[in-house]
Amino acid sequence: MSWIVSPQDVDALTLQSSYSRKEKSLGVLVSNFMRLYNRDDVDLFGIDDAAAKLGVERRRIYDVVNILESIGVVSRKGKSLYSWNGFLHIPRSLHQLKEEGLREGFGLSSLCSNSDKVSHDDESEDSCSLPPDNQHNSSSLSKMDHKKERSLWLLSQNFVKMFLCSHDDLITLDTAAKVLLRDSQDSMHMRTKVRRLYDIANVLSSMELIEKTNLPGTRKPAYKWLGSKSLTEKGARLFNSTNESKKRVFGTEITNLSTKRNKTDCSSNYKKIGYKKHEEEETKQAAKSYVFGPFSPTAASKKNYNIVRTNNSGRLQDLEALASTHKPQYCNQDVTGLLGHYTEAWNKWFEELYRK
DNA sequence: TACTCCCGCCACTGA
DNA sequence: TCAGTGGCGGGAGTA
Repeated sequence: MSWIVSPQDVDALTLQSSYSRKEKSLGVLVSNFMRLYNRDDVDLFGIDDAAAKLGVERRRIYDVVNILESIGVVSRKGKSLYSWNGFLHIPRSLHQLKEEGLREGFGLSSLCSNSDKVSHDDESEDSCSLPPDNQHNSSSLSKMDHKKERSLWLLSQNFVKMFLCSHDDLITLDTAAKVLLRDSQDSMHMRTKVRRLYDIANVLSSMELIEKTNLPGTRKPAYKWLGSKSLTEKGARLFNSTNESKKRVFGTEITNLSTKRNKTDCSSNYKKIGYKKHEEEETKQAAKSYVFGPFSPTAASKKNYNIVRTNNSGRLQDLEALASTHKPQYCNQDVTGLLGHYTEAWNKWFEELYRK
């Protein structure tokens, strides 16, 4: 699916006032969130600011920042205040999560992936790997501990740990929920956990850390880990190709299904050349190359701009002319405001680059 | 019909 | 007391 507004869509969007669930998905929200804050000049941001600029309720921003915080992209600084760390922190966070996951026993078994093929309520719970949610005696936990245990932040971290530490290529949400609910196979708890995992999976998919696919030979949806290497690969594709049409933009279906799972590469590389040095190289490369959708953040776009300009010098004028011609009017004032914000940022970006 | 996941209620926390 | 936070599940949209 693609919710990037093209000129052809403008008229349709103007006329179309009906509700569309997809336009409000957490994945789209995260994508917009990235475009808004993944910039050099952004250090801190507020919940209210994000909610207003993105035209969503605060509640949804909490969902997003909780998941982003779990992989180190943002960190909480105070009431309604977060710092933007950016993608430089993702490799480090993933490394830490993997180490934690191995310590906590995420890699002990195959995450019950076979249970998707044969799933029964009376299935032996011992066949699953250690569920971090329920490592402690529940009676010894305070209410606060219980709440933290069930937080989206922790759930997201544990979900990522499963990918980083298990030997399974594919993980279904059912499997993940079962592992995280080892001591409770109650169907209602399962449903709730799966709902949350859908939220997390949407965010991680939007960031292309994971990819939605199917279990082999079935239509059962499952998720495949792409990891930080996908950031680098994406950058390599971008710099090695001057053909813009080959770039995948957010929202389009992934066609490159041969992408190798890289979690083992990640750890082995750390061992080979030393984590610190590798981390710096990887983070630099990832930061230089990562691009989100059509509204590229300035940090990642400076090099891209040169490529585009060299090969398509006339294209910039075309785009600017197109932008000034098409000014969509939306029924929703929030959308209009958000679009105005993007337009302003886009214009400033071009002005600055032209000056340079 | 099963899957997906938005939406907002409401409990909890801390100032 | 109240604003901030976020777990939770109903139920609507989608495939």
